[in-house]
Amino acid sequence: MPRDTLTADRIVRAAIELLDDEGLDGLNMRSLAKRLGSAPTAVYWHIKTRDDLVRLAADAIWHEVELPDLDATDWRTAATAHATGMHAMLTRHPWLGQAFSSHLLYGPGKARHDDLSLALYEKAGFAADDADRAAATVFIFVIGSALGHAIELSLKHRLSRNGADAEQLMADAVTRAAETARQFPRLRERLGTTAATEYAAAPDNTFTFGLQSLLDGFEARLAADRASRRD
Amino acid sequence: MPRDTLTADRIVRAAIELLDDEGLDGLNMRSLAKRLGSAPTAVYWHIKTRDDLVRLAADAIWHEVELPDLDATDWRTAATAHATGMHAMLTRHPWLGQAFSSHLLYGPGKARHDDLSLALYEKAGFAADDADRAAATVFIFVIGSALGHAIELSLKHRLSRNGADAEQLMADAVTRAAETARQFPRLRERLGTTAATEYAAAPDNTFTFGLQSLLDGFEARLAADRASRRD
DNA sequence: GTAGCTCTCGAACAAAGTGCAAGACCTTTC
DNA sequence: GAAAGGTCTTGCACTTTGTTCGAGAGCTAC
Repeated sequence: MPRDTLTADRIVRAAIELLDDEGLDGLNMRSLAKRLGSAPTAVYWHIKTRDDLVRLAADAIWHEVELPDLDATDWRTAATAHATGMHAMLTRHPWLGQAFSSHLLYGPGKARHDDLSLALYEKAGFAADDADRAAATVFIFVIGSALGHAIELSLKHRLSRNGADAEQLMADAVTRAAETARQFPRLRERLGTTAATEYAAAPDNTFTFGLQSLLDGFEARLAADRASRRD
Repeated sequence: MPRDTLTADRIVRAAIELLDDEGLDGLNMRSLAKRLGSAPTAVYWHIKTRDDLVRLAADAIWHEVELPDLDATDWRTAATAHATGMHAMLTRHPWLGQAFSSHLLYGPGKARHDDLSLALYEKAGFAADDADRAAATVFIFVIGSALGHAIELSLKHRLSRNGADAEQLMADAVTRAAETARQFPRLRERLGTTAATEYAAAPDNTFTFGLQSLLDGFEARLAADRASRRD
């Protein structure tokens, strides 16, 4: 009957599609199986548990991000390119942030980028331990930036599960949030400006602003280090 | 029979304890009820849904963070104090990061701090929209810094549910991660140094490093703005 | 004491992860 | 070409967990 059989690879790809569509808790074995055209339990022959599937999916998408060439450009250009690439990837797969906060994600896909990050910040002039910290800081900021997008998806799916109108419930939640915000002068001031809640719809250029501020901060620290070493 | 009845407040406090102990997915209505000494369904008279409970708990803990006095100190001291206070709170309640990535968290507790943040960065010299971005950037970084702690708790609880030895399984996972890391020069170099995986056990001073870098970056940007305005 | 409100409880349902054993399909070997 | 054994799929069933519902217990006001 089955002309083409399941493979771990096909399952992971389908899982990524599902995760993109419905967020981390939209991924369940029954709807995954439906997407694959198989029985829910067929998946278990190829993949041990749902957690493993999440880990595999989370590592696979790292390959979408290009590694910048450290020899071709200065470190700052490379750092901007790398962080921006990660940010773009996370915008396509916002569930990675959710997965990151509940699963232990290791694997070659991410390790490759970790290694490059370290090389990058060592080239910038940081000592090994400070390069660690710089890389971790940028990583944390990039992951955190994507969390807002994750909520929208996750929430939309969760709300519509109960049959209710997700848009309506979402709008209600935003209205209630606005009411709370109205009681604080600076938040009230911004109610018209910012589309939804403070963080969920944070303007896109918050990412650029934050990243450039971070890199400015790194440069300042490097300059200070050089100055103190010269004494 | 019930000499002292349940209240929403008591439930929220118990929920926070449970969340602190076992992470976001350790909070389930049955073990919450056990902690309260009541039937699982008794809670529903006071709180609509589990999601609501998470929202209430997530907002309540914001009151643990002290608001710095903006008139008493310069902005940078205030910003450091505020971010450090948030970081300390998140270390006590690491599940907030997880909750943040799957629930729409609004409420007076957080709004109070959002408002103060905006005031702080406006006082530093940022225009309204840049103050927004600065506040969001710091918030993202602080939340992200706590995600590592959340995983440990979450994972420990999830692994031990199946009866197995959580410590052992955790150690296995770390070993596998180390094996992956060994294939990359800069990661291999650090294998002895860093305790566990790259991010989970990120040294505590990564937070300080990142925060100070960010604030340095803000100062640089403010100085540049002032310079360009003087022309 | 009795009506009505507040609150608790137990039974029960639905969604979802997953183990198990039976079987279907495919490849290899004689 | 048939038997054997590995590869893969499936249906059944069990468990955990959120949640609904209706019955009832306790308390308060008259």
